[in-house]
Amino acid sequence: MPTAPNPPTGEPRREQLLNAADRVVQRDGPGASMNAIAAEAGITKPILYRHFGDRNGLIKALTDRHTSGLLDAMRAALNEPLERRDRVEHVLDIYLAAIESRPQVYRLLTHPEPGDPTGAGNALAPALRQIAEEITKAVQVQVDLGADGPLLSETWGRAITGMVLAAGDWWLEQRPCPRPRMVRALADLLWGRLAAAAVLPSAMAQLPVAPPSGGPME
Amino acid sequence: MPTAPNPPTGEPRREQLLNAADRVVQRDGPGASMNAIAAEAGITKPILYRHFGDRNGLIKALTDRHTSGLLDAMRAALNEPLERRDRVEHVLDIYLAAIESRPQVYRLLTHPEPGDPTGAGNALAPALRQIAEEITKAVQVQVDLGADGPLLSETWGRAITGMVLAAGDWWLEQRPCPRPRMVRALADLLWGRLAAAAVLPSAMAQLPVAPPSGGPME
DNA sequence: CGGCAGTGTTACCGGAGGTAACACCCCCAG
DNA sequence: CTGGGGGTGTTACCTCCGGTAACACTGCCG
Repeated sequence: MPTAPNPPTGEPRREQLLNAADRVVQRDGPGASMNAIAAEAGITKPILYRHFGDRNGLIKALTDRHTSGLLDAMRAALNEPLERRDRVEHVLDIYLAAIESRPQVYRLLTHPEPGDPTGAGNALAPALRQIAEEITKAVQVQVDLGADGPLLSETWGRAITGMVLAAGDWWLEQRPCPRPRMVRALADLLWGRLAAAAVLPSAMAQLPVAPPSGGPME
Repeated sequence: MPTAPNPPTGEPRREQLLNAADRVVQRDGPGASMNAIAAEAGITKPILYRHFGDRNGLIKALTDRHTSGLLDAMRAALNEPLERRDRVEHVLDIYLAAIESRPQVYRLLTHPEPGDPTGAGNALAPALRQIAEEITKAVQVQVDLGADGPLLSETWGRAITGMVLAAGDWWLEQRPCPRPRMVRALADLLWGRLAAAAVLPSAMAQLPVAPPSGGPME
């Protein structure tokens, strides 16, 4: 009598197993073992391996499940007919809102902290790559960057992805400000506010030329 | 007769072990096992554990060793008396040159790929946090951001760190361009070139207002 | 009926990190 | 000379993990 009367079969069964994996992973953290997941599902290891191949397969399935919706939303937002700044802020907001609404899942995907066997953090890499590629594509399609366009858009796609990832991570842990303000702070960075800001008087002395009496010549 | 005549002792010995660990890690990748490292050093596991406590201790020692110099160099570059754009480019160049010169080490620190037990990627986290804090401090000291200064500088410190990390990672794998060009691409992003670039004609139709006949009124 | 596609199991493997318990060496205090 | 201590090293073992046979039960469909 190994199982309840009629265990589901095929795709539904797979969903059940993913649900169990989800629960364990949220309880035990990213280091959850295959044994623990199997136990939570009321079965033993080999079944998991039949369904997902290996641990990476399972983690990947979990990751896809959690990131696919976000990816679609960001893809859509990247192509919305808005003024550029509004579009960028919208994309940023969608991302921050997503990690804000499911912080545990987000941490699972990004922080394979405790004795993590065969990293879970890597499972997020494909999603990040996709986001980077979407940004790259959007930049290429929407903005005129001249001859350097391909290189710049690819570089920037990765750079912006990493920027938002790191900043979002910090924001989620520290919560230093409400979400809209964070969105503005990041958009401001992309809009060159750091480069355009005035030099502080206390830092003037360090500069090589142009004492404060210099004209407005750049 | 287990050892050569006189095996060193104390701190020098520790350095030797770290050297061996370095070699193995560069040969076998981030998943190098304690057994392999011990073998490379010509000894067995328990000695490693005596010196470093556990695997994390060893990885942390390796990380410190590789990042301390880079950290110092970046800290210095962040406070050099240069024009702002030059200073930023210098910092970017120092980072990219560092990861370029020791790609295996960099990958070890950032990509705990194969059956990584007890993550090595985490060992890099403190160094990244330090870099972010240095950037934050530099921005606070050098640039006038008004009332939002503290929040913006903290956010930007993390954001820029993540941006450079992600972009550098991609650059190291793909090598899409020589280093100076990458430096410029990243500085351009921080200088708002993405925000300032013209809209492509093909994307104009999507916009809510302002058909192509609009004047030069930015 | 017979097989096939699922479900499940127990038992095992190799290798990982980590830990006793023990042995050697050398130098220095008594 | 004697005898520790603090360093070096070892072998043998533990637990746990990912992963894999090999086998057993169920139900459906030709």
